[in-house]
Amino acid sequence: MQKEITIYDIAAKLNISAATVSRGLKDHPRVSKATKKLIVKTADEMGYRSNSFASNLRKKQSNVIGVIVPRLNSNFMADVLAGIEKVVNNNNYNLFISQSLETMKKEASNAKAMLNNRVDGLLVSVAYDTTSFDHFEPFIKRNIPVIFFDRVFDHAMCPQIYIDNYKAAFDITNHLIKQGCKKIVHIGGNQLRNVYSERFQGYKKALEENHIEFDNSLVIINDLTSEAGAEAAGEILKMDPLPDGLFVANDICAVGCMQALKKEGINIPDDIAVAGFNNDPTATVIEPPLTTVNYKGHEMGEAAAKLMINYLLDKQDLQQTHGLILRSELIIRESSLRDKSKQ
Amino acid sequence: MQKEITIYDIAAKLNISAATVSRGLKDHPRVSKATKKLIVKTADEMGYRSNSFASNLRKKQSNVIGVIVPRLNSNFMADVLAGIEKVVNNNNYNLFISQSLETMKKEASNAKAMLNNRVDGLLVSVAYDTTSFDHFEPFIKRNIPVIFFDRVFDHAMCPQIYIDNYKAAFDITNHLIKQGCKKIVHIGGNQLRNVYSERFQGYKKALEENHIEFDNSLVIINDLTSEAGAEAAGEILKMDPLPDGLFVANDICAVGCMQALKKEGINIPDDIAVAGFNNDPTATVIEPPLTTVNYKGHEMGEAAAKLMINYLLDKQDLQQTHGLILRSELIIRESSLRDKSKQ
DNA sequence: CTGTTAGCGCTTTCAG
DNA sequence: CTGAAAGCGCTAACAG
Repeated sequence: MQKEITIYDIAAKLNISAATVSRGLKDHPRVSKATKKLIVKTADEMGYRSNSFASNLRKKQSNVIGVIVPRLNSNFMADVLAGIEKVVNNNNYNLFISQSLETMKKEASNAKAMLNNRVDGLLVSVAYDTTSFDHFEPFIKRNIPVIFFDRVFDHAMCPQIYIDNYKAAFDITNHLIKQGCKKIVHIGGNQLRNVYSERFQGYKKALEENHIEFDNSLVIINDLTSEAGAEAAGEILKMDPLPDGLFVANDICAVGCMQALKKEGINIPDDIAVAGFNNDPTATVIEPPLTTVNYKGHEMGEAAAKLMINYLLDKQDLQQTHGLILRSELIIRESSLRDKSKQ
Repeated sequence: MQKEITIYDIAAKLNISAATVSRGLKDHPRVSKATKKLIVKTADEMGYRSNSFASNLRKKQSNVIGVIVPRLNSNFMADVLAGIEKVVNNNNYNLFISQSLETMKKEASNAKAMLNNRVDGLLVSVAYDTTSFDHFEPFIKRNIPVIFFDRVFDHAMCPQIYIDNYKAAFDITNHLIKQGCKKIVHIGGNQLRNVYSERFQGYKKALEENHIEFDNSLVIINDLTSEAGAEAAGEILKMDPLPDGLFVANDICAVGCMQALKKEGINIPDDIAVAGFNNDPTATVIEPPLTTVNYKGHEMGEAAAKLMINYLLDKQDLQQTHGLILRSELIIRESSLRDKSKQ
């Protein structure tokens, strides 16, 4: 196990000062080309690697960005993380990643760890049950930027990046209505979270605009898993008369529900037209393919990371971009396409 | 922006030494219960947070584990990462995560960043085109453990965690043969990677044991994406006579291929029986559901992280667990189940 | 353009 | 059980 080389070792060998080595290594303007080159060369030869702790300790910044997400293993989040990683890595920052597993408790403990590790900034998509901002307060106090994405939290100091869930849900519900649906069930998630409450509100608004009375007994709130979708199918089948439309707040749940409905002999879209949200890979595999809302996680991750990096580098004012709304698009597939002549 | 509190501030307030505060904060045995309690209390009141840089600098260890994977946004990898995160987080370590995007070049640059950031250990699943160990050599020199998982690299000092791809592929091919398949196509990935070469070898072995002559023109090597699967379907359809079995090295590609085959009127499983690998979520959504090999990424991630943590904590000898082979299981679904009376 | 110096905040001997 | 003191490796004034 070789001894670690420090700038002092390099300095000694070259008969110059450690300060010059430090400067030479980071391309400081006031070091002669020649010595700079020499320094880099010998550093390389000696197998030097900079000690980021010492540097961070001195500079009081870590070059690390922390990320807290509900879960790592969702298709959407993985996409987001890939986008974040790309941007962060290209800017010579590092990524601390942790998952809250959908509980505020773990989210808070993760935030604390991030704080202790002196992350330069924090990117967060909040857990299912997060109701308080307390665990982020220490960041604000210390002027460490906190940016929310997708599942956002309202706070004056924290920019948010998301899509227009309200409009997307409005459009998709409207589409179902235009296809002739008159009794549309909505399966949604925890209404604490913007993404789910806005999708619900968009659904309601579309009904209203089309003069369809909102009926709360057509709304099912669950955790949007595939299993929950199958269960919801049971409830739907008990409704009398049967609904003719279904808007689910995510594709995973929509697919689970469709499979269960199909098993019971329901024809999609003729008996019930179905739409989901997210454009999950399964949406194109299920039969019939699922109408959904496409919004790219990769893009959202990149946008969030870029905003963070720009702030960190240029100290660009975060307030200016308080809300960044990304584009989403309605993708119409067969699961909601009815032959209107049959109506 | 408040000033950061240090142990000196606490010490001053309590009229004790910083050394005692340091000890008290980490539950050192030789500090009286009373002062310990007092220290923790005032630290809390003053809003103290430990500076991990200073601590790391002094202790020469970071409490950070690095992870390099080909991509973050694959269902399997996301699962693995979730498993790793859980174990690492529970042990008060932090996670640096980066992706090689399937190139050795980026893998090497990521490894270097990990090295500079003094990770205590490195978990790696190698890129598509990794042929050299050079970028990991500095870790070995410094006695920093490197553990490979899933896509492993052979090196005396590096434990490996994987499943028995050879046997799984053998079993699945054997199953196809038992279903009456006589002409079985194999779609595989880069043969540089153990996971794909072993699946290929298992396939060959099963043919051999069943006295079916291996035919290289039935082997298609691609990048195992869904699109590649669709393309492969084109090649398959040109074969004359048509094959009656298909074993694909992952589900994503298998599903893409199935969709294309179905579009051309091929009946699965009666015309061609199909099997995949991974038990991807889409495997149960495609129709007919896909026969595949199940192996849980979460479990693999946990196993890899546990091995790492155990080594780091107990300095348990890594050599002892050079190869950790996890369980996988064949899941037979309709895509490969033939009505034998028809044969 | 280069050197001197001090200090970031913590841990850990060693001494009491 | 507690304190004094040194030092981890680097950077940034400041001074030449």
